[in-house]
Amino acid sequence: MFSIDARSRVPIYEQIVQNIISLISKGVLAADDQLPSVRSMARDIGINPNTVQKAYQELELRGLIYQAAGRGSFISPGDNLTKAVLDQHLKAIEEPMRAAKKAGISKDTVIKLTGEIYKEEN
Amino acid sequence: MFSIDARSRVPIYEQIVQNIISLISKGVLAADDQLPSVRSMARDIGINPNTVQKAYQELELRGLIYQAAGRGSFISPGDNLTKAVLDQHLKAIEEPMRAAKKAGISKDTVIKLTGEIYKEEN
DNA sequence: TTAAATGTACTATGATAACTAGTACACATA
DNA sequence: TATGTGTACTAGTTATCATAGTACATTTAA
Repeated sequence: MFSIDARSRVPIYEQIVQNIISLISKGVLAADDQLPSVRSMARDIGINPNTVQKAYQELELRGLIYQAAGRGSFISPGDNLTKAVLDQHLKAIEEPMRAAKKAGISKDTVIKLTGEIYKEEN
Repeated sequence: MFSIDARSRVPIYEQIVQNIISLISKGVLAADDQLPSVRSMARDIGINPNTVQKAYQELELRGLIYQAAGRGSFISPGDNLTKAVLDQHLKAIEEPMRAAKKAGISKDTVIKLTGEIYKEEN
């Protein structure tokens, strides 16, 4: 389903959260789609079920999925998704941008970079 | 000299490294400038000298400073550093920004975020 | 020459977060 | 009824970071 870097400073459960959000924003996962069970995903990735559960709990807390005992976990309908996805992306940009600012890189340089990226063909 | 966030996920010693790099790339610290001693910086920040030493060792490993027992720690000469640092930061921003673009986030939104970050006090 | 400040190098300990391990129970569905 | 699911614990392990303390060689200035 996706890849995990066990040696990253980012905790595994958070990587799972990121990956699920990514799949949602790419349209791979849509409303009411069923996620892998806690146990099966843990088996797939080769980690403990509790870690997956922690990721799912985090996603439920953010309103991105809902869970039902005995049935499974599913993508939430509604537009909390889009907002969360937006936040997710902006947050991902924030950190390196703050670091760049701190390193003395000018605002203009960053904006120029933004322009170049948004000029690219897809 | 600079500020440390003890509650950050980023280790203190690495924050020190980042801050020193930042001061170098801003031109505050130039070649052969002397850094605060391990002990004095530890006293200033309110942390253990060993933590500062670890940061200095890391900086020496990267060739950014040199140390001399009995004399102190100094910024290395040579500007192979600054350009590499700049590239590294821009590269770190590129990836999440492309992801954001792909997710449909507008250029204006990104530029607005940039403006907000560059408006913040340090 | 001596004292103070510096870097360097250890060992030991504590603290915290992340993860693992195991168990148990309620619910839903085929 | 059996299986798979979420949920909820407790306990233990591991890794990383930070602290604490000590010791020693070198440099510099008093």
